[in-house]
Amino acid sequence: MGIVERRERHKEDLRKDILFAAKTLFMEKGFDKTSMRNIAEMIEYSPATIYLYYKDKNEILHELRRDGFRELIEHFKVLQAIDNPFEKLKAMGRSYIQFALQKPDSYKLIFTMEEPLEHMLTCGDDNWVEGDQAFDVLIKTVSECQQLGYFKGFEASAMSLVIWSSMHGLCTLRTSGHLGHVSVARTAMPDLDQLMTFTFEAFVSMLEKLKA
Amino acid sequence: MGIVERRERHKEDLRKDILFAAKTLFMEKGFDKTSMRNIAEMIEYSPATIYLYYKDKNEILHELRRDGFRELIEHFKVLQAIDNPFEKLKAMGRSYIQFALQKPDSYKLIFTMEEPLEHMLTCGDDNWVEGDQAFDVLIKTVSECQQLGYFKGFEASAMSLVIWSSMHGLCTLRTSGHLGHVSVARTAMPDLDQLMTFTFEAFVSMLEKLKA
DNA sequence: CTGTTTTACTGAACACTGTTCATTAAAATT
DNA sequence: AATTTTAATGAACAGTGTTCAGTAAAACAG
Repeated sequence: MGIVERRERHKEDLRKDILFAAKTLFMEKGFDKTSMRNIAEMIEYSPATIYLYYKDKNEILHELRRDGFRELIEHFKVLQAIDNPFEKLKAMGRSYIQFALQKPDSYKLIFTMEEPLEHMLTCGDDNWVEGDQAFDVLIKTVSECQQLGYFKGFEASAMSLVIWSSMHGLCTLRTSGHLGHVSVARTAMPDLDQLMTFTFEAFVSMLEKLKA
Repeated sequence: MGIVERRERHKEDLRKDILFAAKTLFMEKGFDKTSMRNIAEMIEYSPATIYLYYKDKNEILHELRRDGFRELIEHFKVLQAIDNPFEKLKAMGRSYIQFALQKPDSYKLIFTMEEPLEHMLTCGDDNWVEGDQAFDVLIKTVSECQQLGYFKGFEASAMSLVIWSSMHGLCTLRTSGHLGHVSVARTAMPDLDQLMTFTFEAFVSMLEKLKA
């Protein structure tokens, strides 16, 4: 009978409503300044109801992180089509930065927020299986670049870490506001996105010069 | 008369006691999970007393950030003695990483925590005057390297940003735990500090190969 | 249609939070 | 000795995450 199905559907909807409301408020006011009562008010349910769908506030955050990570994986899918390894590497960097700029909240959730990271480590989450796979793709691409003559004499994993660090550093400096500060104070480039592209391209030129 | 002086001294001591207790607890349990009552209990005063010395909880955090920043500036002082620009540049990187590893809490306070960053931006803090000066030193050192034949054809500010990003990225990946994760999963280097040094040296080799 | 069970939900409470303010006790000054 | 200044606090307020007994309503059984 369809009744139980309809109810099941309704429950799933509510779960998603909670998630959506939470995400909206987290992004707007920050995680700590968003209360369960705020979320409850937005979905027009009692605060206690939320606990029928999520264990606690952290579980909501954790679920949002999972979603964000899925977005990132999805964002990277198009890269598979690129054959030339160095082109692929460049595209990976651009794509990474683009994601951090387009969805800074998801980026923060995945890479910098403390709470979800702790959850991940303590709960022995399977989430980073995918993260590791993404890093594997990076190592593999670097290796392929090496077969084309790039990065001779470098260890692929070290090179990969340098690349990831650079991209991640650039993105976090951006989202934290430090880039903006230095930008107005010390460079002739007021537009931050432009400055990031500019910096990224300088990094790419560096890599290009490392060809045998 | 010495009485008023003694009292003044006592007040300063108490201010520092509060700061010390706060720092200890913040590092131990995190900012959000440390309450004013916790701090009060540690210094054996009433919670209300703290408000005679600090406007609110954020002001304590902000003061700690200032201290941390001073530590960092102090940490960089020894670099002035180095004459060779490229040696200086390398030492700067090493020093930066060393600071992040030795005082991860101060590093977080300065570069990644949201609250103090906001305070900085809204209050138009003079703190980053020093930050900008530090970045200026980086740009200047890069320029001097260029006169020695390094980084030909690169803009000094772009190069500086690449370098800062790489160092910052490496440090944040480390303190956030991501490096640890990738480390055990994908590299043959279980010791994180070793992995960081290894990655740093790969980056330095990159820079070295950029000599004309 | 009636009685029973299951389900979805909530009001009220608990122990906490940051912060304020009238009040108090002590010290310094007159 | 009386008065003023100062330092410290207890109690309160409005808020927090979370729990749990209790309540309507929906689903089911006879």
